[in-house]
Amino acid sequence: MRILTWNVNSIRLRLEQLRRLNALWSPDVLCLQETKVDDPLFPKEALAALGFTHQAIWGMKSYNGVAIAAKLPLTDVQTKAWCGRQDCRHLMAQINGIQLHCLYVPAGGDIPDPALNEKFAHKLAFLDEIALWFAGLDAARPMAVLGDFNVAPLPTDVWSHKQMLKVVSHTPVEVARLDAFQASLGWVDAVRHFIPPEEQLYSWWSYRAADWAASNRGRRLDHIWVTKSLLPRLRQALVLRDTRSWQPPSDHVPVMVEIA
DNA sequence: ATGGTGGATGCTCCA
Repeated sequence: MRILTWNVNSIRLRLEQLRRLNALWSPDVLCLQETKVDDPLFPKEALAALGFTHQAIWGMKSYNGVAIAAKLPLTDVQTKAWCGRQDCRHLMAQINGIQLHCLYVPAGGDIPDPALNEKFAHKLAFLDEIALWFAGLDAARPMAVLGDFNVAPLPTDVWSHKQMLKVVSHTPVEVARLDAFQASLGWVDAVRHFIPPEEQLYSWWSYRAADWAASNRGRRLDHIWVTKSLLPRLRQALVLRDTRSWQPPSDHVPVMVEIA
């Protein structure tokens, strides 16, 4: 089973790319973030035409929005609201015996100080809340949490560790929060399981570069973590970098794992 | 130190 996560930055603008992605890689499950559409306007038929007939969606107008679309039945669909906000960032569903968590962590604004920046405070509180909640789940259960975590934890997850230390997404305080979240249930980073942590690896490149590939100032913000019980069944992990050039591009690229 | 782009919306916010 191939499970793919992608921050699409508007699903309605990315339908042709999802078609192309499906033709090339045949994912069985799509976990999408930043769909940016209210549920009644979600393109259900377009995804169903690609074979993703089972859909769980939680969207809102203009901002955020998560969706799980699958070629296999989804059960036990639930949404989770964190920090007292119904802001469409966490959607869960059971598929093929695996519980999937599609997650969109707040970006956190520009100033990496919770006292000066309410968005950064929200991001830290969000990571604290989900870590506490996941710590209460059964770690023996086959689960995956995947999505745009908006944190690049490793020095090799950013183009310049030194220059990024004071930039939101790579500050030590965020990385510590993400590490605590990962420790909450002993999550295994399925992508770094295959691609060594010594290797530079990105899943996002800013729109604000004349040539994203030439400057290559990327960050690895999108992640797939699995519980230890799934580790023996992991077959491969891929970051579909080329899609960053597909027109019109999202600023994120899809990340995919295969589970036997 | 600065501004650079893109998406949805509607005279601005968010990434």
